[in-house]
Amino acid sequence: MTDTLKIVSWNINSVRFRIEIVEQFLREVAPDILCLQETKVIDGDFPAAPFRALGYDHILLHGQKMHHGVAIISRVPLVEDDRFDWQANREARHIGVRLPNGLRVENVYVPAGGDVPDREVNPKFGQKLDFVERMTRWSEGLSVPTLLVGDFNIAPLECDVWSHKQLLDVVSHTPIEVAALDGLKASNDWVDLGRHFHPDPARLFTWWSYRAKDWLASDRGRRLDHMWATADVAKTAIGHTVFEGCRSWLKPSDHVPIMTEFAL
Amino acid sequence: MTDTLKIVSWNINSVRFRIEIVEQFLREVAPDILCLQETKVIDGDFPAAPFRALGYDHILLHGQKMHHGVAIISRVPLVEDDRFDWQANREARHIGVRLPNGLRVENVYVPAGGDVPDREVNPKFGQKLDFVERMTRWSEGLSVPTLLVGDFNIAPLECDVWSHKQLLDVVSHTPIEVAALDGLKASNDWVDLGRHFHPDPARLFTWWSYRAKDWLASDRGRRLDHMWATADVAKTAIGHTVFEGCRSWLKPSDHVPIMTEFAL
DNA sequence: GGATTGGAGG
DNA sequence: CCTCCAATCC
Repeated sequence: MTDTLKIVSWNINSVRFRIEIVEQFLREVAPDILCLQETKVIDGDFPAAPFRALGYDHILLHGQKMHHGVAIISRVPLVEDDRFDWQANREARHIGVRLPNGLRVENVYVPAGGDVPDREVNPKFGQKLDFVERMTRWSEGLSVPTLLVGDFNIAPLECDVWSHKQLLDVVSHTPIEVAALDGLKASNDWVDLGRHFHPDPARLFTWWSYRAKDWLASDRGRRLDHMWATADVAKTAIGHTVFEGCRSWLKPSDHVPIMTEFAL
Repeated sequence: MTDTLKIVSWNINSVRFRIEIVEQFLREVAPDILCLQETKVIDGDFPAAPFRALGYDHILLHGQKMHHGVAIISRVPLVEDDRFDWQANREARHIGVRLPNGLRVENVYVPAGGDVPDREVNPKFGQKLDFVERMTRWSEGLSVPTLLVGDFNIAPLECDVWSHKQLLDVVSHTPIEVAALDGLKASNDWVDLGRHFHPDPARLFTWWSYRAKDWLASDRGRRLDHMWATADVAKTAIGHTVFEGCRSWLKPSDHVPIMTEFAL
């Protein structure tokens, strides 16, 4: 029996409102580390008790009131943690930790970018591109084994969306966003673990809008959530899972959890 | 076996939010007529279907958006209905019907009156007193058998509140409100059916604040809901019930239903 | 304490 | 569609 390390990323869209499905997921899947985005809660109000009750004693938070907010919850010890504020705007969009074996896990919530894909008329779109650019500058300088996970809010490939043509002008799949994400990816030769295990042209989605009347039947999904590894780390990855079923749970998030398993 | 008529009054604090307990109550108690206050819904959005499903085919509404709103729901036919606007301010605080036997049922939601019992500093308190005065002018001219029910938002007697002394300066039990209500009562020799069947000094409450940590243990109730009858109608009343138990139901209103049963 | 709306943000 | 908040009222 070989030991493995299971790391999950999940945009939970309010950890307080959805604490029951988080508990259910942890009971069923039992990952070692859970990276959450959009916790939407200040650190003092984070519902830590249910995690501790399930054996997740290491809880690191970077929350804020109302919006954004990220967290790393672990049942293995964590020896160092950081919170970056790349845009120096105090938005809680990053938390990073180092594991005892030296692996860094960086958990990021990239800005959604508003509705109109135009930097001039929609400042939020500009902020999103700027965020990815600043991440790129950071990534270029990295020299340690790293796993970069989170809600990147960009679906880069044609097979990452339900209709490439119909989404070309929809924020999350526009060429300018994809180019920015490609730049980030190239800046440290990141390995896209989702596609490493489910190569193009396989359909692979992690998000389905709440607005669809029947999200399952229409299946208008997008792959907005990602796990990227530096080459050394990618070599130890042995599998990658997208838990589509969670989109059907009671009071679901619009994102589903994704997981990579690593050999130790 | 003698036929009777059961009439209920209940401030429901949002009929949409509490439709389940209304259905439960109708199934358990099966009154003939239900008078609701604080329905908090425009007529077009009133949830009529659940009432029809239980045999209540006669649904008369005077609702408005967000606040106030009254309704009379009946499984016996209703031959006439009115909506008074005593203060000509378009607040939905009254609906009245006539039964085939000639009895009029008038359902009223008296303004709460704000926090400070002073006409000068708190206009809502003035509006409340004005409302009762205008009802009094209307009541003086009445000459038909009538049952007047609703949330009067005044607890007149010492035994209508958990502490007469501590509530003397609290809106709902101040001497000026009690005097106004006494004036209304005298204006047509109304019989207070609650006290007719549960005379002073018996404890009789119909409302307990949501704010108490343990409303049942502290029992800081008030009798804000009333059923008043003209003398001829009062003679046919055979019982009066306050359903305190409803305050413990799931998602309760802060008011409980009260019922009078009449011989036919 | 509990309900309603309206707006922001997704 | 769904969440959170701020304001308003009871």
